Amino acid sequence: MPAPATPLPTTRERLLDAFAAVVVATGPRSATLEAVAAEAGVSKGGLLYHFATKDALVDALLARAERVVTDDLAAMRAAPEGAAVYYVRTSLAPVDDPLHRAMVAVLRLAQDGDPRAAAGYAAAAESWRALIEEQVGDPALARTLQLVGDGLWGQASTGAVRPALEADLDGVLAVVARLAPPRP
Amino acid sequence: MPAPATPLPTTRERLLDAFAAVVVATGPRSATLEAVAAEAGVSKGGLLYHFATKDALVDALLARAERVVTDDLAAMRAAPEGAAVYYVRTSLAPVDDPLHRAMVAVLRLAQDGDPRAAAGYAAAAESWRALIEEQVGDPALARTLQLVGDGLWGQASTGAVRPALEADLDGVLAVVARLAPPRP
DNA sequence: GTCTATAGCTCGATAGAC
DNA sequence: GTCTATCGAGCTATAGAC
Repeated sequence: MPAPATPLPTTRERLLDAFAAVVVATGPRSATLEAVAAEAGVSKGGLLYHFATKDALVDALLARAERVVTDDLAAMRAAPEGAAVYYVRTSLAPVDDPLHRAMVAVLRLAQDGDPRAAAGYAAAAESWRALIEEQVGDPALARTLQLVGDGLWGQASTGAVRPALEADLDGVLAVVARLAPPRP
Repeated sequence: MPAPATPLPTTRERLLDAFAAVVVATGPRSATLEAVAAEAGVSKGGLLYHFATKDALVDALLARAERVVTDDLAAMRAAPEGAAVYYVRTSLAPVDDPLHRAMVAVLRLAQDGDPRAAAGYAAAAESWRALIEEQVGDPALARTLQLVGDGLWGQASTGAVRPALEADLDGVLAVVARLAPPRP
């Protein structure tokens, strides 16, 4: 009785996907219960059966994002290009998979003022910073390189400047790589 | 009949100050007409006499921010430390004066998804980028340095990490100064 | 020029049918 | 487990007194 390679997503998981997708696409403000339910293809009542309150929806997203961050840290640590280049490069990566979207959605909620999201994001940011510092040695340089990635993310999220950033990405990565050479 | 050094701010100007202050302090979401009116010490009806719609309030803020950006570009061009260091340093500066607040408020509105704010901010960002590139020569390095400032702003706006950033600011500025030496 | 009162809308959440 | 119907709160905007 072999398990399927990709188990059918439960409605609960689809609702979480939809919540993250709407937050990332149109901002936390537009992520109403009705919009999320519509994105997932259910009614508002159907959503509220799985998540009794909107806070419950946020909590579940935070939990999912925490798992994603753990995985991302492992990938960052193992990246041959080095943690700094990995961090900057992935900061502009398209958010096409639901897991990555969860992480990005948390950041948007944090920017919108949600205190739990802000705390969760701050903890993740500190983990990323510590890993970059571990590889580049100098704390100030590590912080600076992390800020390049953070800037990339923040600017891209406004939308209007994303094309220009994508055009400059290779050049920026070259500057970052010069400052934080890949490990031998 | 000499003009006073600091003319008494009109109610209209005070309302604009209040709008920017509330947006910066608690986010665009909390900047309701009532909150803005209370901050300015008038009633909602009083506000709506000066700004018939909320969009009119946003438009006036955008116009004010545009003037502030022009002034900032002049200061940035004249800064002895160089445009890049100036840009990064002022990205974390406390927003204690009403004019600077207007600029920051527009950025928050842009992040919140307001298309006019996003367009206005994109134009300003391009002006800043061009000026940094003019001084450092290399476009990729210019973009990278600008992103350090952008990251600083974005991270500080989430609140939770601001103290850590302030502690690292001098180190970050040293890294930036090394990459973009002050002009002779 | 500033106020109160309220209309009209949207949101989150509840109740109850199926 | 999912639906429709509806309530109460909070928001923008209007109407009209002062």
